Amino acid sequence: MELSKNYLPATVEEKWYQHWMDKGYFRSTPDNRQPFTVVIPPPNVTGVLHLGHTLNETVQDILVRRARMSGFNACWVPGSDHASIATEAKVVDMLKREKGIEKSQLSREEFLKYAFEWKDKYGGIIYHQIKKLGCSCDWDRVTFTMDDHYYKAVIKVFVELYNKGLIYRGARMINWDPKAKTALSDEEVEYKDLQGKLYHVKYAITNGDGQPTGEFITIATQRPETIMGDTAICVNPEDERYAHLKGHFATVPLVNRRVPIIFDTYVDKEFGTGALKVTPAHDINDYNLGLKHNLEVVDTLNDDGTLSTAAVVFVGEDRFVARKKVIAALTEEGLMIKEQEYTTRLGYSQRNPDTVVEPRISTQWFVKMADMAKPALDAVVNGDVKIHPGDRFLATYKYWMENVKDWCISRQLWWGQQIPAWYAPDGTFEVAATAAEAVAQFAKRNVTITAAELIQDEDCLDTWFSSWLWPMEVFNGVSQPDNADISYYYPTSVLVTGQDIIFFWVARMIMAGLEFKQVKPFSDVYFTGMVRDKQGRKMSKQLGNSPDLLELIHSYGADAVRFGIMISSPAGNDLLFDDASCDQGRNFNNKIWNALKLVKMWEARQENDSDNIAASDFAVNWFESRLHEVQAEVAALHKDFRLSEGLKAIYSLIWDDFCSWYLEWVKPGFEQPIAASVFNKTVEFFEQLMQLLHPYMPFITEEIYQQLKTRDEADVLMMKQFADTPAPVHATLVEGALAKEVISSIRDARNKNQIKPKDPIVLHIETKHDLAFKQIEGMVAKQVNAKAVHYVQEPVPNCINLVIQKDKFYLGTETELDTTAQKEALLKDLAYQQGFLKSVESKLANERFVQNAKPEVVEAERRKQADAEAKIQAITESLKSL
RNA sequence: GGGAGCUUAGCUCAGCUGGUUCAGAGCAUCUGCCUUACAAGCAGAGGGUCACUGGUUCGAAUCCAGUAGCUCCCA
Repeated sequence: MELSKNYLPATVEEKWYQHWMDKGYFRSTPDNRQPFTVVIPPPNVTGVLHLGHTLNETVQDILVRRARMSGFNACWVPGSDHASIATEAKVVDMLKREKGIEKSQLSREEFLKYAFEWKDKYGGIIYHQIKKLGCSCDWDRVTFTMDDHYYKAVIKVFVELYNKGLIYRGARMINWDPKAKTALSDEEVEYKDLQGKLYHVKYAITNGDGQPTGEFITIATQRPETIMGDTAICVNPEDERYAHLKGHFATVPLVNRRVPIIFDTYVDKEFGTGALKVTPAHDINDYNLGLKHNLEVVDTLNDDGTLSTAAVVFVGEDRFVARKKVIAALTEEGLMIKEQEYTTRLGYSQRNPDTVVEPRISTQWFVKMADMAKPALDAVVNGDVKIHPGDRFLATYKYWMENVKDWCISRQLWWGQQIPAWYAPDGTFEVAATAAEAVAQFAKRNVTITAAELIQDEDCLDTWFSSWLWPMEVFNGVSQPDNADISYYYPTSVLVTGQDIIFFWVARMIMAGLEFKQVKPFSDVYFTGMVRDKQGRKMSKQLGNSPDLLELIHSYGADAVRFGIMISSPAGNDLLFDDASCDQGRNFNNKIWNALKLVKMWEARQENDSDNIAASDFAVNWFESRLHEVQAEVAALHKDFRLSEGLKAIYSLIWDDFCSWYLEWVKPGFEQPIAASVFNKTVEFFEQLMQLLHPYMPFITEEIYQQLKTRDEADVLMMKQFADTPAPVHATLVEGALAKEVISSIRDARNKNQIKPKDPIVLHIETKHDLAFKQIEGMVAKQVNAKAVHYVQEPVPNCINLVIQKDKFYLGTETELDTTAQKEALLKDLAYQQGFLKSVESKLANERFVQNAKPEVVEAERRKQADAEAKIQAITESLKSL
């Protein structure tokens, strides 16, 4: 079959992915091999794959494929999470836009029906992209966090934790997203620095009898719109300016509420005016002050961020509109003293990045974290769960675990697991998986009630409250503990994820694993960096710097994209993505493809081994050793999760050692035959190279593997097991390196002396190691275009003189030579060597060095000295002959 | 404000517990080549006071301290 000029990825990728799927190679069932389990960090069901995912999935596929080829029963479980806030927002949006339906018109059941329809329609996009990328997931195991069994598992865990006293319900200050109209956990708030204003407002003072004293107290606030919720003014008890106000009251402007002046060291005398307005409903610190001083709580905001009737004025206005109106009103009443520029920090909702989060007191469900954090911290500290790279993230993990706060898990949404708390009309409740069980529990405490009378909690659970069960429940390990799959696959092997979700997910998964299964969820965690553009900016929709994955695959091929993303992504470091690295990947594909074409040309030109294959013998032996060397190197790198460096090593092995050196060394002359033994070895090497590269670039490697030989249908590269790697022969590697150096140096000398590539030279070698050169002289001659090679004992006149290591070379040529340039080069080298020798000699002359340094180090210095002396002698002799 | 990390060639990064000729790789650049596998290529080359200042040591890119700049996390 005619091979195309360049590698064409599209059809090849389609063909092999289909084939692998058809044959069920991605599928895993428990057997007597050791499992290698990976669960995908579930991407958001609403999403498309961005480059961050692409890096992530590629890393996982590399690990999984390599494990599958190394004797493991590899199982990679794909899936997605239901992303309650994001998905619910999209569904609400869609309903309004496409059907003109408001969420408020729908019942919970009707809404969920639409949501599931939406998920069925769009939820598959991300899987399609993962497939295009070549990922070897077990598609029979796709899991979704709202699957029936998963739903049950989440409910089960909730009930269990509640019964253990680890979940409680209570009114606390929480983070409120006024757009999504739901509570958020602390982790879902992102803080941004902003330039804000501090407003100085004066409040009239009244005495204990309610009579105005004519005095005013000035407070400084960033949020004048919350004034209507003020229930005290607080000053520092040490502050002499305000000491006389003890027992006095202040009048809150606009609403004329009489509030006490309280004294607490919490207030910083230096900040603002030293007087703080206290709004317990809308600030966490004020809330705590309120608790301490028994203050009234006036909640002046509605759930959508507009002012509530409790605000009295500007009711129904958005909080930011209200701010302007309050400022205007205060100014009009002459109570606004001044405005001051002020740098502040505001919390934004992670899922609605334009929405400022509102601190709000609200009754929510919480998980007590302290008890669960302890073992999860220990597991990482004592190395049971290893974090890669290194311990860079260990400190962050420790800090969070040691300062962990309770987790707010209720969300005022429908898209998620509904909280299994059942309320009786009197407001008391029981937590149980079903209404029937709740009825039974009520009965136990002598309350007679029917299921119909019970009302289930309206709220649903945080998505992360389902995701934290992921490594277990993808194998039904919570809903059906001790089933065959969970027993075999759990704990999983390695979790690959972004460092940004260390708290959201990694830490909580470890807690969940230890809490519900008493076993860690995974042995290793590999953190990938963040993907940025080549200028180092985050990928974002606004900047439009986030390339579309399918377009990238379309123009470069999946292998090239995988290459591009892996070649520049050292573990844990941010990856500055540049299309140019995909170019490099595509070029690499072509290089491999062309090597195939070359080897295929030889296939029909084999002859029985002649005796004229000495040069090829050396090349074959050398490459074999080199291959073994890199195979071992790659294995070691993989053990440390240094995948990018592994790819670099393979890239260089294929491009430089195999294509540039080996293939050129064994390449027969134009239309000449090749020894059958050499051909067969070459094919074997090529196969092993493809096997080594396969986890990184699965498609082209499979294609080449199949092209190299006619094979049985069952003989596919993706399932081919790695053989043990023999140790490389060190001496052969050294000889190969010498051959490369000799060839490069002679080529360089030719270049510098402007000898045309087509003009042959005569090569004279003056060496004490004739034998070492005899075995490579044929290939050297070919590579430097020498028509003859002679061994000499003394300088040859009118030649280009070269010193390589300790041997001298004389290049005979018809071209006119410029001896001054040669002399310069030799003199430069001589100066360097003399300087070097001097430093070595002074080291050896230093008694303290000889005494203190390890003997082998001293020995090495002696060797350096001898080598340098020999080299200097060779150069000196060469110079004399010029 | 607290903590962690980083700073090596034009760019992105290797360089393990100090000692092989240790200052490296890829990309980019420059020079010469359309040599029948590959110009998306081949053959070469040039690039660096290892952020700065001190210290430890026979010996420091590597260990320690300080300074500057950058990044991330937390409040």
